[in-house]
Amino acid sequence: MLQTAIEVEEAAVILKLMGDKTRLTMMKLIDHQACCVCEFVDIFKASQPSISQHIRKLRDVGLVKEERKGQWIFYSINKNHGYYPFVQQILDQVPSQDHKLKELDEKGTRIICC
Amino acid sequence: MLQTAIEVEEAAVILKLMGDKTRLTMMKLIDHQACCVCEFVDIFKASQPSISQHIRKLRDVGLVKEERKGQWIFYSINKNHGYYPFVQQILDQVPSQDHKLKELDEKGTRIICC
DNA sequence: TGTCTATATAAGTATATCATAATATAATTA
DNA sequence: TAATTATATTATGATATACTTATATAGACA
Repeated sequence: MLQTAIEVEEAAVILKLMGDKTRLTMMKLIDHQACCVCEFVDIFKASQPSISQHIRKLRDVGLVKEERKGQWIFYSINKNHGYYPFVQQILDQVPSQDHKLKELDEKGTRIICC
Repeated sequence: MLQTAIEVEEAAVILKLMGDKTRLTMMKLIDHQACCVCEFVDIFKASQPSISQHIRKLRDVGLVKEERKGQWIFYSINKNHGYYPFVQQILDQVPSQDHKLKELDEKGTRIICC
């Protein structure tokens, strides 16, 4: 959890990545729990490649980490990233999106794949 | 200075706008003082239309306000914007860019137009 | 009024972004 | 091993973005 000095250029890169409704919601969701791709596909009513590509962008700059469990890959925020404190302060101001996961629970689609 | 409930969609719009090195630096600069277009042109070594277009995007969502003084138009952060507290928390984490204005002072180009 | 300076807008172009469709990989299970 | 499921990657196309060049507007001042 190194606190890195924040540079304007890198802050802009991170803000741009977070400046997308899907990615911002994703990041808020996985700030407290891990989610797999199929859950995102369900939540966002998006195609699987679309979700994978959003994740890839976050992964490319190290903002998320992955953990494979069997055939599923779970993603969560990488709290060891130098800019995580910066990211966290932003996410803290964004309203919780956990109701989206609750809907999956109720539908039962969360249990199916995880 | 109404504190608006933050919505993911609108937060994403603002983060996207701030996710550009030029606009982020601009916003940091005018968080504490007003600047005119010609100063930005000088600071960013950019064309005048390019700067005007960046400002327009910020103005279109109400993040900056303008004040005409003679032939110059001075821009500053609109602290009455519902999302200003959100913006401010982000800007507070970005390092000061005032040295860029100091360079203008030293060159004398700041006085010329302002 | 004409000219100069500061700024805005419009048009055009190159590049970036985001989605889809098709295919590849990797683990699971019959 | 073959089929299934979850995910990643690639190619492609539509749209968005950010720059440039050219032009318009608006105030200052001779």
